[in-house]
Amino acid sequence: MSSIPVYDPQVVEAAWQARWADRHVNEPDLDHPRRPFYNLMMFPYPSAEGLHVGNLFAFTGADIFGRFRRLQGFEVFEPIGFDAFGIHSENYALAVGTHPAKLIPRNIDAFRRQLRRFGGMFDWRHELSTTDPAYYKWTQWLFVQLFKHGLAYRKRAAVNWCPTCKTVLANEQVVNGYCERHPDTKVEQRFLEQWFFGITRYAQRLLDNLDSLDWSESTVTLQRNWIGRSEGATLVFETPTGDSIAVFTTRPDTVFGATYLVLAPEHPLVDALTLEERRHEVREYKRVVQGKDIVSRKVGDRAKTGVFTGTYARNPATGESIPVWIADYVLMEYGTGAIMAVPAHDKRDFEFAQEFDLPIRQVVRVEGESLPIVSTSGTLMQSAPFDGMPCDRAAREIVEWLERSGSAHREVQYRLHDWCISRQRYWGPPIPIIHCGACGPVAVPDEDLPVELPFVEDFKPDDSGVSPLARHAEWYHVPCPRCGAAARRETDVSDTFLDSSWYFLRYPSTEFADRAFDPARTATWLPVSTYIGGNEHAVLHLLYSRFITMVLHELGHTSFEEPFPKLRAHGLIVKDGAKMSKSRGNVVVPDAYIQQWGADTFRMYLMFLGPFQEGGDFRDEGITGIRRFLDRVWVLGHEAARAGSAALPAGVERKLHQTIRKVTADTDALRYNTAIAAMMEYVNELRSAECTLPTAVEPLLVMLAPFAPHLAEELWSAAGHPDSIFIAGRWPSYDETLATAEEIELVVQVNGKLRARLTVPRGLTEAAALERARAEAGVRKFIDGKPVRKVVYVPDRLVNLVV
RNA sequence: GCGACCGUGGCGGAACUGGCAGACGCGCCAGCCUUAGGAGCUGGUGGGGCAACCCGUGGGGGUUCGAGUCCCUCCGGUCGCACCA
Repeated sequence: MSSIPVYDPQVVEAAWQARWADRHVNEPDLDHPRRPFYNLMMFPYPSAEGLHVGNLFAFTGADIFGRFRRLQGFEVFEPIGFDAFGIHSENYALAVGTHPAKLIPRNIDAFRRQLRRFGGMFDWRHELSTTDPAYYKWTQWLFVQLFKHGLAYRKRAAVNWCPTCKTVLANEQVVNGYCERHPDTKVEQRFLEQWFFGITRYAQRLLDNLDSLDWSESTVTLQRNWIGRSEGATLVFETPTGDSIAVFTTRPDTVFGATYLVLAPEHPLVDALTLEERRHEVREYKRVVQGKDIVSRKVGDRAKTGVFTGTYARNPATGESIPVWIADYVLMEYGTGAIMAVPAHDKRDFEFAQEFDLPIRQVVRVEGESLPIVSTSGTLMQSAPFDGMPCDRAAREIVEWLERSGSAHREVQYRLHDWCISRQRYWGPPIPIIHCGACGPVAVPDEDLPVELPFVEDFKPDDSGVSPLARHAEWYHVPCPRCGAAARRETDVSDTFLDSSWYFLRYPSTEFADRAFDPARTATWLPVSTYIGGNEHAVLHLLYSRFITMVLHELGHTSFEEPFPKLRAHGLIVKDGAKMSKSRGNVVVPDAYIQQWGADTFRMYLMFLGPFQEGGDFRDEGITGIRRFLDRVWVLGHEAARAGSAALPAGVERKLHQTIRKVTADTDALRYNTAIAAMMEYVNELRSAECTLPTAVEPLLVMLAPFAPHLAEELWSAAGHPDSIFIAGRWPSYDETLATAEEIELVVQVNGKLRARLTVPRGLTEAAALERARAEAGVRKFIDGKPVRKVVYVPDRLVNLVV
């Protein structure tokens, strides 16, 4: 008997990767697919460190799903690209002293090599990078679309400023009030003109549509919380000077307990309301608050601070005059920037009132609870005509009552803010606006797009708070496109989240230079069939993509409103119980593992670590188990290639059909770990039955192909199939009756305790089962001499005798 | 503080609508083969007991003929939000 070749993954994998490329195996017909399936995974940010295990875990899981659909007869489009703009690349470039325009292509090359090596089914014809002018031309076009429809606007907003970095920081880059890169530098607050997208106008629609999406529940919850809808009322408090202070509250039922008002220090009425003798103190307080960065103001010490303005306002319910304070625990960006303080029924107001000795008046009674009572399950007291009324009803009636005097109306507020897309940095697509003294901000005409990011050798930000682009004089000064007068370019670049908010629209249309996305291609391939990615993008990326798609739909560019009808979040791969991160030094690089074990083994090992949607802890101890399994399949496959044909032994046939049933269901539900376990069980069965028949082995090869594509191809080819398994292979189907054993094991319990197991034919009647059970010695021992009070019979499962 | 999820052998993890707890794999033990093996093969492997049996899914309580699964409560962990009025 001729010997079976040694399994050398390096050779097999290189050969098949070359063949896939030569034969265009992974390139579907984009214009006339029979059954299109758009398999999308979140594109990576090409860091200098290369692809790590976490990326590969995500890509493998998504790739398995695409290959599975392919074997089920779909034409699968599985594109990949690079999210290569952004502050992360820029900071790294600054740190190593290399220009990002040189660094990024290098990183992308490395990523591309790694992505080919792991065996993803990528259609490389449609690769894209957000830094490519051919791509960001359309990112800018998108901005112009929003600008023209009033959805992009400018306003002054507070930002975090690091005096050492000389730049604006995102909130997540501020650690306890200090810069993440400079632990000794306190972050300051600056006010800058910024561009915003009006996403809040879509808050309700973004919230409502969540109900119709097939998404991981955890992701839906995160989005819902982020949008943060709350229902309440706006109440108006008049001041003696004739100013009205509007406050938003979710608890209008407690208005009789409102004993003072608090405005945010930045509130526009503060100066007007402050009495002369308080002016110095108020100004001083505002100055201190401004010195604090936004994050530490929200997160830092919770001791309440504030000052009295000297003014009193009239509580519209009681008619009483109550003092108006300012305090930084009230945020300008939420609601009206002012609150009515009800210390008896709000924890924060309670603390503040205690700190400054302000009156606390209880207006809600809840049995057995002491102040502050936050619960809404009580009834009113000390509230004139509403005493004794339950909170929810009182809330409605009080608003109606105050509405008659024009001092209240119902209101819905959202936590969601408008999307600030300005970055005062270099490495991003310039915002396509020209500022003209006469015309104001004017959009760059479409025919002049893209506004290319000029090469600026010294891209380091300075203290001015203005993007380095402003230093490039010939780029900066341009004539106004409308009136021709001397004008200047907008120097802010846009947020990376804008780059990634539409990349899935671009993929099928990358070859078209004259349109962002081709209408026919888009109609054929979108919305995305399945989107798989990490929950770290549960909020921003996914919300922004939904918003952009919604706007494009409204402007008539797409027929659909939601880009990702089906989304699955994968889990996180951790190392030693901690998230992998450079600072911890526990990042696992996959290359060495792939070198040693092969991509197929590594792919399967990652998937076998735990449930795909939950992630797992990376240890390399178990990898030999997967390799042993693939070695056995390798031998089986070669043996099958030379075996004759015969009927399958009954046991093997049943196990085969059971395995197909389980692997199909599990793979479809992304339960890859149990799908792999089922295939292992099947191989164990084949080996103990010494069965190497092609009819037993070939279905296994097809089921294994999504997981270990190279090995499956090699064995499929060894079996004499000239075409790729992904072209010629068909996902096996199973026969329910063959998968069902005709004999089953019936469990006999006495008082719920296992006492015997019987092998009986399927579908036994209760009477027959009972008779068999009673005859069993191990059962009789426990029931003899006692009357059987009750019998529970679950057909084909168990019989339980209660004595 | 609020919200979501989770807690099962030495380890990673299985267990459909409540119905044989521990699938599959790692590790470990024994045996075979070998000059040798960190290779391969066979068998075993939750704990206690010679055994019949008993005990076991973070702790306590409950519902049920029957609970890893449902309910209450406490403890521990992960993630998200975090003074959002």
